[in-house]
Amino acid sequence: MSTDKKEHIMNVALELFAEKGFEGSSIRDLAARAEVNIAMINYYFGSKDNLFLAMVAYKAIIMRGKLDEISANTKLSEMEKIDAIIESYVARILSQPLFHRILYQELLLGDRKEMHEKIINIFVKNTRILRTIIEQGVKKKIFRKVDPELTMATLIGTINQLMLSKAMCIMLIDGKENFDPYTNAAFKNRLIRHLKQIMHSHLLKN
Amino acid sequence: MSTDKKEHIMNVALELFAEKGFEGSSIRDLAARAEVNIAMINYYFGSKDNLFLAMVAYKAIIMRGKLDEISANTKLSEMEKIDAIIESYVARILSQPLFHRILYQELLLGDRKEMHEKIINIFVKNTRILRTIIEQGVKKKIFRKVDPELTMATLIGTINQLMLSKAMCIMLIDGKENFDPYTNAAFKNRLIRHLKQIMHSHLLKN
DNA sequence: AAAAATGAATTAAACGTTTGTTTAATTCAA
DNA sequence: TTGAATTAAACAAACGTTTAATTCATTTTT
Repeated sequence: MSTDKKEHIMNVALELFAEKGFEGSSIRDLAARAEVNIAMINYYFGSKDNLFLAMVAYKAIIMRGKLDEISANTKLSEMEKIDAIIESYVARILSQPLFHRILYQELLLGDRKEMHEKIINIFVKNTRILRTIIEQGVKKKIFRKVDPELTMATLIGTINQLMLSKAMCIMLIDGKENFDPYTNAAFKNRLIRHLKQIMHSHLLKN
Repeated sequence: MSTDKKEHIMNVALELFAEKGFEGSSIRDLAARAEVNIAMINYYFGSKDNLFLAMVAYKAIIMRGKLDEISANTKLSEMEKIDAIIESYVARILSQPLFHRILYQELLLGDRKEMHEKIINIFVKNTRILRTIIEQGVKKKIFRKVDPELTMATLIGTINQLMLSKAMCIMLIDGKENFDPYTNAAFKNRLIRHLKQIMHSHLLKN
């Protein structure tokens, strides 16, 4: 069985694409890094485009969160649900910085509409669930009358802003150059604390 | 004088790079769109890389904001300064969506460290000013004890989240497909209102 | 003022690489 | 012995860049 080798190639492709982008990466460079023959990539995946699609599909599974469970949990208040989503979402993205980087590289390109829509759909489900929770909270008058869509943009955008560039993130939080915020537990907790704090003061009435 | 033609090429390059990325754009495609001979690009700029650097330098001038003026205005309270920054920043980014897209494409690439640092520096100054205002507000006990760095990430990240992809933005705010949020005045005001609201509830004590 | 000269602007064509992909031969395991 | 896995080599196409010739506008000289 060669599924090990296929997965190996996809993992190396993830690293390479995250670093140099899809267009900036060559099959030859990929083959060299993965220590396989150039022809093996087309043998396994058919084309460079197909490799990309296969890799995204392969990695997207890991990205699936447990937002449904949180949303369906009737024991939780709307605010508790959002707190749980914050924790889940931050943990998930911080655990897959390379994949996250690739998704957003693709989002920033107007090209390749097929892949573009595919990636948007990965987010659609999450945002729908989150919006429903916010709207319910507003309807129950637990939350203030906020802008649900832009509140989601704030929640997701804050995390993304820090994931855009490690150098940018380090500069922003005044870390040392060798400091890696994405694997640092203290930074993760700091981010969760901030997001909870800002969402509480934004959503909850006094 | 041929500075008109140089500017024309840089403007077409802005559009092309924003759509297909730097690596995804070819000199031939650019020349065809700009309706100039292929050799003219190397004649004027020396290389594709130099064209990119020249275009960024050329467009970066427009992006310079008036954050200094706002920061130095002693008549404004810290909260009023942040309100003014929100208005200025939103207007500036919404007026240059293509350039903004290119900057973030580059930030997402680990490659080309030279350009990477150049772009980070465009943001550094802005964030320093913003952080100083937040820290002053906290020190004066007008603001709560917030996380200044992550508060900046929230402010900038919210806007960026909406600028990532027009399709994504439209989907998020439930607009029609032909709706253009980046030129819509109502959307601009909606964004400003949301940012002010979230920053007020986050920063101000009750 | 006409002619000649100068240098920048512009062109089509070609350059050498690199690209993704394919071929055909060989190795390997079942 | 069969078919999948692997290889080195070659493929055509596209890439950024350069060349050498030509056009054009301006200046200098007569």
